[in-house]
This record gives sequence, structure tokens and C-alpha cells, in this order.
Amino acid sequence: MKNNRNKTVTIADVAREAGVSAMTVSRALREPDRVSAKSLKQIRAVIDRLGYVPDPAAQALAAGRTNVIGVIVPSVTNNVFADVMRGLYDAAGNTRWQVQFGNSRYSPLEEESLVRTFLNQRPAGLVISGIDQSEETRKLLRESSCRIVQIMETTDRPLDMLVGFSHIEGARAATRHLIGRGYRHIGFLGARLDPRTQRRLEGFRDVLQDAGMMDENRIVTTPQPSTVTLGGLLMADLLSRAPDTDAIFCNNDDLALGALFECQRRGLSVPADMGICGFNDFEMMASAVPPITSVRTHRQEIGKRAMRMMVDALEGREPDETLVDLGFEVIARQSTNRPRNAG
Amino acid sequence: MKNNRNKTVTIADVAREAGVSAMTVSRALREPDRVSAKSLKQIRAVIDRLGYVPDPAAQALAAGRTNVIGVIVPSVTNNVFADVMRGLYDAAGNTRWQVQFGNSRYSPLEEESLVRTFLNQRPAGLVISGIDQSEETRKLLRESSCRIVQIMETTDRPLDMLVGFSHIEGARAATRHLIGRGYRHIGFLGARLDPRTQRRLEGFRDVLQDAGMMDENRIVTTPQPSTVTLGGLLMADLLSRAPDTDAIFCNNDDLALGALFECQRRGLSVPADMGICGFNDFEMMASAVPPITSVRTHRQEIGKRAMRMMVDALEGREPDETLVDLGFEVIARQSTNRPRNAG
DNA sequence: TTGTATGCGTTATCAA
DNA sequence: TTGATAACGCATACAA
Repeated sequence: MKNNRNKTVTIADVAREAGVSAMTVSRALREPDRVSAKSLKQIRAVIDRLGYVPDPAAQALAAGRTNVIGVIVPSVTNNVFADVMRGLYDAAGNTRWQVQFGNSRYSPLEEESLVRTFLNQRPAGLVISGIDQSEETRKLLRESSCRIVQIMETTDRPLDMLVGFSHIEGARAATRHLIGRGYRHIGFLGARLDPRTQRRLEGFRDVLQDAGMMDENRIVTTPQPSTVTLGGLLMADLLSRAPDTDAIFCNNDDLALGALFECQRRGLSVPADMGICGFNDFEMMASAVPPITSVRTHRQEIGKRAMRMMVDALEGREPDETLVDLGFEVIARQSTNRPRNAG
Repeated sequence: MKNNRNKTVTIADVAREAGVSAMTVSRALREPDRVSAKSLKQIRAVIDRLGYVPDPAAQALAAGRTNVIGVIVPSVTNNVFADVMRGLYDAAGNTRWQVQFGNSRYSPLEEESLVRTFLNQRPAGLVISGIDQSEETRKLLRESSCRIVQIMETTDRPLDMLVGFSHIEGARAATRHLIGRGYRHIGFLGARLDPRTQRRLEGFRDVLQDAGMMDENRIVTTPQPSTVTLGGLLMADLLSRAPDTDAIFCNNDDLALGALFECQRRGLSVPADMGICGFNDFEMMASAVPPITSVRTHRQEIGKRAMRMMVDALEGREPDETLVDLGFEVIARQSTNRPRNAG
């Protein structure tokens, strides 16, 4: 296999052309203040003319660190994380830091392996989803000298920094909303029971148990990834098991939309016969017919804050808050607007 | 800023412990056949015991190349590319090649800058979306010695290898389908007019002009990214401009779903009063009420094929086909099932 | 403000 | 089959 090395312009070439030493060029790039205005001008001109770009591998090797900020998400196809990634990207945009994604596919083992791979590259920082890292992963991270931001959840004991919200509280609020709207036989539709999903189920259980309305028959879950079609299937399953169910809390919006479609196929009126509440508040929820109630989460904002926090920390501006809860909001829409005389 | 260098186990450590030279360890890792069975066993034991992992930066610097396959997509939030990325990931999974994503945000300039960044890392290969690279980008790519796979479109003159399908033909087929179903006043809803979208519009125009049914008034587009909500707005816009429109081709499925919701709000029957056809065939199309006709594209498969092709080429197994058209299928559903007596 | 010497961890080359 | 030596391109430490 041949080298991919082409017409490599090195720092030495620049130095020679500019009539200075390689070190001065190196400094001109990283600490321009410590180089005379004259040299700086010369060097910059030569760099432009020659099209010099530093070799990141050489930089990493010599400096013992990189400008890479690793990001570990459990999925690249899940819209939730797509939004988070956008936020992370946006905030990293005009900085000198470079974002690199890794996909753990919801597997703690793959996550551990990704962390190893990243740490081997001596990243400046690591953004990692959730708080359920394996003990080995936590050890690796603690022993590394790189900064860490956990995202999408919240806890009292973050590894380092954290930006997220409480899934259990989100689910509690949604469930309370359904009760408040007069629903009494409330079910739960859940797909892919990752840790966050499980916490939502936990919150749902809490509230229903307190209200004396809990019925395990109304909990329908599947390990498959959530889709709209699956929402319809789960809804059908629930209705066959517990036909008197009058409302559902779906652990995400895909399922909620699928459930709505299933109700339409069965001639069930939403919200009169069936109340529906989703989670995440994707934009389509607002324009469904009827519009679907959901728990809005601030996914892109979480990405932005996390990256800003990371960059601040890396650039020596230690953030005031290193544990941020961005919360959630129950967006009440027609799909849970139960008529007084219903049921 | 301190080093991120920790307890680094180097190849020299392994060599010492195994009683061989560093070169032999290096060979044991890359060309085990050229190392004696005895040394190999020793070395592997020591590697395990010490937990040695090669430093990628040092490898890149010394070897003049990396095992990185760069992937440039125009969006990470667009479901289309999320699916492609999944395919790429899947196919790269058990190889020695590492995938790295870059997001050009639909900007040829950002794409060019990404290409430069990637090429600076001496990637083994580059997967790049579309065929509309800037002249400068094309030049950079041609001058580089790395392999290239263009994806998601097709052309006679690929830069190197290519896996995709024809957007213009997809749109033509969809439009013919609508005509075949008896619709006569067909409109087009389009968002974010990227090159692929524009080709779909072109195909739409072709067919309608040939059929003598073209009416520019029925083309409604916006530069905004497509959403379900936007589909509803565009549909409303179209109906106010051309109230006698009896069918629409949407340049993607989000818009189609939004258009369906808008019809529901207006009491328009789909498919009797309005035929709706989407593009991409996301899974939700099948479970909408009524199910929505769409043009199925093989996004994940494109990713898989592209990565397999790349890996084969990199490992010296030059692929038989380097220009693959994976086609598309019009999936006819109830949303375009126009009753005989309608209109 | 600038430069020199040295090392980062690995691989290519060539000789043994 | 193995090893010694010399890069790879840059940054650190220190000296001037």
C-alpha cells in the first residue's frame, strides 16, 4: 500500500522561506503574541503562499494531546440524538476544537470500547450520553486527564460536568397531566427500554401508584426500537389486554403518532375515547390531527450548553455552573383535552 | 495546559518485556506471518498483560497514512442521511477501518473545508454525498491518493467509485404514477432545494410537460428545511393559489404527512379530493391514515454498499462494479388510490 | 523575541 | 526471521 503523502509542505519549508526557524513558525501559529510583528507578517504570507497546514498527527505526537472533543451517543438514527448533535456542532463551530462522534448503539460494552479508542487519541474532552457508564468506563474516565460532560440526564454525582434533565420528573409531570385531565385508566407504551426510557416508566409508575390507579396490565413495552408503526401495534396490544384504557403515555413521539393512527383506524375519538401524550415534543406533534400533547425537552440546547461548557473549561474559563438541569415542559394539546362528560 | 499523557505503554515496553526488538512487535501486529510463532506468542501475551494499544498519532506520522475513512454528509439531522450513516457504520463494523463523520450543512464551501481537513489527516478513503462538489473540491480529491466513493446520486462521470440512484427518474416515476391514477391537476411541494431536491423537481416538470399538464402555479417551494408543519403550510399555500389541485408530489415524506394533516383539517378526502405522494418511504408512511404512497429509496443499503466497496478497494480487492445504481420503487398506497368517479 | 537540541511512538529501509 | 537506524512533522524546555 502506498503512502498517502503528497506534496507535503512542512513547517520547515515555511521556516526556510520566511527566513526564520521552525520554532518561530510554530509559535506564530499558537502564540502569535510572542512573535514580532515583522516575523508574523512574513510567516503568514509564506503560509498562505505555500498553503501550509499543520499535520495533526505530528501535533498530537509532539504535544501529547489533540484538539479533538469526542462525543459518544447511543444512536445516530434516533432523532433525539440528532438534535443533540446539531447543538454540539453549532457550539463547536467557530472554536479551534474539533468534534468527533462515536456511536455506542445502546451498548455499555461498545461504549467502553469507544472510550478506550477515544482516550488513545488523547482527546481534549469527552461528551458522553447518560449516567449509566460501566464501572470500568467510569474508571477509565476518572483516570484520564480529559474533561468530561455527561448529557441528557441528571444526577448528584456527575463524573465531571453535566447538562441534562430528569426523565423521571418528565414522566411524572406527563402522568399527572393525564390524571388532571380526568383520565382514570392510563396505560404506558414503551419501546427500546434504555436507561432513560426505564426512568420514564418509573416516573409513570410512581404517580399512578400514588393515585391508586396503577394496573400492570396497561404497561406494554418492547425491546425493539420505536417507530410509528410500532406505536400502532403496541396500542392494539394494549386495547386487547385492557379495553377500558382511556389514555396512554408514550415514551416517545413516534409511538404516540402511531397510537393516534391506530385510534383513527378503529374509529376511536382522540381525546374523547383516548387521551394521548408523547415524549420529546418533536415538531410533528403540533401539526397532527388532533395536535398531540407531549413533554418538550431541550435537546439542541443541551448540546449547545454542553459544548460551550466544555470549550470554556478547556480554554481555562472554568464554568460557573458545571451541573445544569435544563428541565422540560408539558405542552398540553388537544389530544389530552378530555371532554367533561366523556367516559 | 497539561499533557493528557498518562501511563502510556509503548511498543518499546512490550519489546523489552518480550525480549525482542520494537520492530518485531510492530510486525507482530501488522504482518504476523512474518514473525516466528514463538515470538508471536510471547509478544501477544505481553501485549495482553500490559494492555498495550498503539498510538494512532504515531502510526499516522510514521506510516504516512491512517485507517480513517472520512464521510461527508450534508446533514446529521436529516433522517435520510441518518439511515445512510447507519449503513456505513454497519459495514465498517468489523473491519480495521475507522469511520469519521463530517457535516457540510448543505454548503459547498463547508464541504471544501471539510475535504481539506480530512485530507490533512491522510485518510485511507473518503465517502462523499452527491455529485455537486465545487471545482476546487474536485481538484483536491483528484490530486489526493485516497479512494473516493460518491453516494446518493448517480452520474456517468464519478470521481472514483459511486453508489446511488437517480432522483430525476424517481420523481418521473412518481409523477407518472399520479397521472396513471387519474389525477390531472398535480402540484409539487418542495423544501430546502438542495441539488437532489432540484433534480426531483426537474423530473416532475419533465413528465407533466410531456403530458401537457404543467402549471407553474402548482409548484410551491421554500428554502427552509422540511418539516411536517411546513408540509401543512405549503399545502395551504398551494390550495389558495390553485384550488383545483387534485394531487401533490412532495419532495419528501415529512411534507407529505403534513399535507395529509392539512387535508384532514380542511375536510378534504385523501385520496378522493387529493392524491398525495411522498419521497423516500419512511416507515411512518405505511401506517398513516390513509397509508401514503411514496418512492422508496435504499438509503441504508447505499451506505452498506458504499462502505463495502471502499473496504474492498482499500484491501486490494478491486470491486467488479464501481458504479452502482440501487434504484427506487414507487410504493403505491391508498393516498393515491383515486376513485373512478372522483373529480 | 528567537533558536537549538531533543523527544513524541511508530514504521520503512536495509542489513544481518 | 530479526534488528539497528533513521525518519515522520511538530512542540517542549531551555538557552541565547
